[in-house]
Amino acid sequence: MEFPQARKSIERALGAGKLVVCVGNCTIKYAGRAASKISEGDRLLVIKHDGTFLVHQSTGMKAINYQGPGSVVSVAEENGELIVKSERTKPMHELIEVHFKRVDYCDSFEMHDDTKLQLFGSEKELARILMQDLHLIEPGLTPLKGESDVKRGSIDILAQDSAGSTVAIELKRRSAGLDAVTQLKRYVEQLQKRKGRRVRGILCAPEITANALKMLAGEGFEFFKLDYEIANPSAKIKGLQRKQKVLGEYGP
Amino acid sequence: MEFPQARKSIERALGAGKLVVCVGNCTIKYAGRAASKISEGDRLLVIKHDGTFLVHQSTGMKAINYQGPGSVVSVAEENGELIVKSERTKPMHELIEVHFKRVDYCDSFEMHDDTKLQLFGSEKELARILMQDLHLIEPGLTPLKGESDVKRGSIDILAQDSAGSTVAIELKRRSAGLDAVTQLKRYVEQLQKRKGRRVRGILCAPEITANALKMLAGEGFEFFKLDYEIANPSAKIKGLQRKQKVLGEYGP
DNA sequence: GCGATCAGCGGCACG
DNA sequence: CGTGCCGTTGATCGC
Repeated sequence: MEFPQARKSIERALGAGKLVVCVGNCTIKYAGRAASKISEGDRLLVIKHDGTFLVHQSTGMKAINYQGPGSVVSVAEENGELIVKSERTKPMHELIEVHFKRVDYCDSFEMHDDTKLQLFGSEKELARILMQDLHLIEPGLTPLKGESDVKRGSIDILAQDSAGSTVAIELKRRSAGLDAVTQLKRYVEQLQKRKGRRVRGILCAPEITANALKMLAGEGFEFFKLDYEIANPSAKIKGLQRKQKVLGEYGP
Repeated sequence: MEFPQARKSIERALGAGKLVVCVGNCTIKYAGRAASKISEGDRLLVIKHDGTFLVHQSTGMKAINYQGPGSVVSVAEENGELIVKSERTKPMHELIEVHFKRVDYCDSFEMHDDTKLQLFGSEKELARILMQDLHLIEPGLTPLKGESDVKRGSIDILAQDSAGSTVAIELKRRSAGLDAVTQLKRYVEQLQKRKGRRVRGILCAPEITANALKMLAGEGFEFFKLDYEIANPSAKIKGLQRKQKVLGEYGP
């Protein structure tokens, strides 16, 4: 495909708010929060009317170069190359330059779409359900507040047990690692400082790594294995089972 | 574009290892680690020969539905729809179904590209440079080890000060938040348990949030503002300045 | 707007 | 393979 034609196609499309799709051989330079370059190869360029700018290689899931909504796109012909630039200033000045040596395909499309994805099984959804089902953890455990902000972050679920003790619950929709335990620890420490007495920490997740479980036990926290299913169009908690922990069973 | 033609185009492309680009009106269902659905709208579908499967709306940076390399793609015509499926089993069974009511464009491309992106300014690169420049933090601070694994994670840089004390350094390439301080705290606690004596914790980042700085000070750690630039084709540390901290200056 | 956290996170490196 | 953690993380929601 000839450069002038491709150039006009892109310019017209940008003005008309259309989606641009372009395939060809190019080199790319990027400078901004980081910097990158890549030598010649065939790639796919997608430009959306909101300024989204994506360059994909022939393999791999993520774009090798990208710019979020809000970037300003321009096209030029120079030294026998078709140069497409994307510039933004939002987090800082960032520039991508795609230098096409050859364009195999370039066209644009009107895209009508006023819908939004409905997602089920998010952590927030699980938390909302779990709030109603705290008795699955233990009888007498009652919810106080969901998504409760403390000075050092926000606790997923705040509850109270039958003895009147405060309980901080950290929920994960997938396997919990060290970071989850560390997070819980931060909240519990903060709450204890505020309340002046012992606060229980409970981690709910479908799995937990061995290392995280050791740390959890060392901190005196509890783990509950969360069994859930995503029954469209919502999620459902199938079970909540205490993972037995014996003090001193796990190494330091 | 007619469905049979689009279907053949996709099937042939998949067999030939080409990149498929398809634009049209569709609904999408997804079920796997989570679940989602979306009603009719115009979208862009990209299928790579490695099984990567991406569906984009006309705005926004991220694909609304996706599958990483390794998914198995199939096409069918059914009830007046062109149905493209992507199935995988890797983390678990996951299925995307794209139901096209209309196809505006569908073609495939041979993509030759044996190059890899060269990225500059990563944290790892900064760490390597900083290791040589620990004197910028304080005279007599000497590197012991980079990326040092302890039982509860891995420390970016392990060092020793002129008094012989162990120093754990956590490095961030962008503004540090509570999570960075929490991470550092975990490492320091682990080291202290192992060494049996006080270990210093230092956080190096271009910025730190006010809240994180409070927590840092409360833990007795130190913050150094990291000033760097990415001078292609490498990064360079321009300065490293102690952020003054006075005990008790920050609230709990 | 910043700030904290989630994400179907993905990707990488190391044990 | 799991585990930990970075990412030009992006996206969201609360303050």
